Amino acid sequence: MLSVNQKILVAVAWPYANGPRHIGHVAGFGVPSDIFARYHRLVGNDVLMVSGTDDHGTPIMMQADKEGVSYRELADRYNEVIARDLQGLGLSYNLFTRTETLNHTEVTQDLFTALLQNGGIIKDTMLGTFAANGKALPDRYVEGTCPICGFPDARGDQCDNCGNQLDPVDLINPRSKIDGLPPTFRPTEHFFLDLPKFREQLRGWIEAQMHWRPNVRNFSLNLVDDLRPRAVTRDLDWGVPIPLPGYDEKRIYVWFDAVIGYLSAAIEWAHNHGTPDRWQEWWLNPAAQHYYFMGKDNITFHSVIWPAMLLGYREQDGVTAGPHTLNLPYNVVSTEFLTMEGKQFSTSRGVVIYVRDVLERYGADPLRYCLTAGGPETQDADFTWAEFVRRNNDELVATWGNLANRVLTIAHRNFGAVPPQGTLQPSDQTLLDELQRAFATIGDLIATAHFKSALAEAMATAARVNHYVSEQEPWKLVKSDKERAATVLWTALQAVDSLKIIFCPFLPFSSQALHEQLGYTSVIAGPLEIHEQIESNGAHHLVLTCEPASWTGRWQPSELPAGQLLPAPNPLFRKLEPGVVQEEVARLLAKE
RNA sequence: GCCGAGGUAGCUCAGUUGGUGAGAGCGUGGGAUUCAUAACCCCAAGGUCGAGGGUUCGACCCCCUCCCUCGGCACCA
Repeated sequence: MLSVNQKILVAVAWPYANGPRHIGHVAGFGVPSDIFARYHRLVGNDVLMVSGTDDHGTPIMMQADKEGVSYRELADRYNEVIARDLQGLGLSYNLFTRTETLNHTEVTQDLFTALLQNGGIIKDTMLGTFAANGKALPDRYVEGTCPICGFPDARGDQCDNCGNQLDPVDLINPRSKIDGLPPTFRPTEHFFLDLPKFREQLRGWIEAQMHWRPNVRNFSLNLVDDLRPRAVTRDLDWGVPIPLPGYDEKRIYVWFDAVIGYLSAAIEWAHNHGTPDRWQEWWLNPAAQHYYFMGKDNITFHSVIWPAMLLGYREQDGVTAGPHTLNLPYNVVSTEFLTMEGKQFSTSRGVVIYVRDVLERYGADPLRYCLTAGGPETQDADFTWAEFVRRNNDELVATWGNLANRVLTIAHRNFGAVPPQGTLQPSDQTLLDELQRAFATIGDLIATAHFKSALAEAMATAARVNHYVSEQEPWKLVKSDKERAATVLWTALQAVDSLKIIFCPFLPFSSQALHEQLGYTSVIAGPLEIHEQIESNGAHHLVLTCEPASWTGRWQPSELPAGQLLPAPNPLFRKLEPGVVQEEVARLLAKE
């Protein structure tokens, strides 16, 4: 276990503000990062967890054009929708902000300028692809006939039929996927991140990261072998402006400014708290550890491109510590993909389950449980409603919910309060010892990003306590030997109280509910709040935040005091009818 | 096409550097029990570890070939 007060940055991938989040998104970047952050806070480490919506980029422009609203309007709308999705799921960001802020613009421009000054960014001319409306068109939004195999619906970047990589200008009869009109091609000047310049530095750095998941490390090393300069800017009117005269028609493109969000959000967080320099405790302190969470489609940006940008920024001061020596990632934790009833998620094809719909109908914890227990941690995973109902009923309700409920019910009915400890027998002590060990075991698993095994271990511990209760039969003891019954129930309640903390990173809402059923009045962890933030230029935006410094939960065995009054218990989780499966599957089919 | 991941009990998956009879959860069958959301607890059955070769005293784990599934292949994030 890590020592307390370790500074940990939990950097979570920024979702596009182009629609509500579906459960595949949060299975990848959301729930794992939150489990990690909540655990480290319970341990006593200083966690800064940041993210926000990515308000720029082609998908947002396309969606706005489709709806006939401005880009900003669309981003505003979905920034709020997404913030509420994440709040409802209990994702405990210290700051969830957005890229359309003055602060983010300034930080992005600062990095751009610095990289340009020391040669990390170079200027070059490329052949641009333009839609009929004059805007830059990404290669993948161009379709046409493949010049190699004749496939009529090849994309500008690659032919799905023969697999060859293409250039949009090579397509026969090219057309825009957006409006169907033929694009035009003309040379255009842009800024490029000079990735080859950082090749050897990156290679050496990545090779040293033996604690990364092997797939991330190997994948990244492969990328480093074939780095080319990458265009930082686009011929667009949506995005962070280029901080140089004469470039009003161009913007910094989304991939460049999105990763900078990890830094700008930390700066915004510090500013919002009236301690404008505190971001440095995470970003300029070499002892701070930075963990990045994302889906596997995003590895390259976090293990190669963003580190290259950070290295380039550092070069202003050489290798000595200074205001530009920003920390590199300590770990890049990527998850695989979640499919839905065997199919890729696809909003356009209706293969989608929105977070808010699940929250509304079933609550946050069952979803968090399912996405962790059956999540795409090391390989692609399939979400099915049958599996959701099964895990909810046969695992969450039957093992953990039932344990809490049966222990609380017997204790409440017979004592009305936490009974006195009495004399512990070996069986009681053994159970308490096991709980104590569980904190260490499960804590280590979470700290090393093994969330699936950690949760399985927690459930196994709950099963162990169920075993103890069945074996001791306190419902009989209350009639035959009340003193022994008191000791057994005291022990079981300590175990349940400890499990409450162990489950808290995974299932924060039910842990809080249980906390109250155990007679406490404090808050373990929460609340998460959305409020408006006003910037120096008068602009305002919504932020999702929380104040973990005031949270009372601690990653340690129960100290539940005897005599504490126990209110009448309520089940922590609700059993779902089997009909839910059919109902939900029917909903999906209706969308397709 | 290139690169990569994966094919292990009915289902979902674990299986460090090759070594006593291959595991878990759920489901199934049986038992016990009734505090608990017919939940909990105990026991059991179930697999020639995708196919075929090879290396080895010995391979699910190493090498080769083949079959099947999936992802990436950069200006999409």
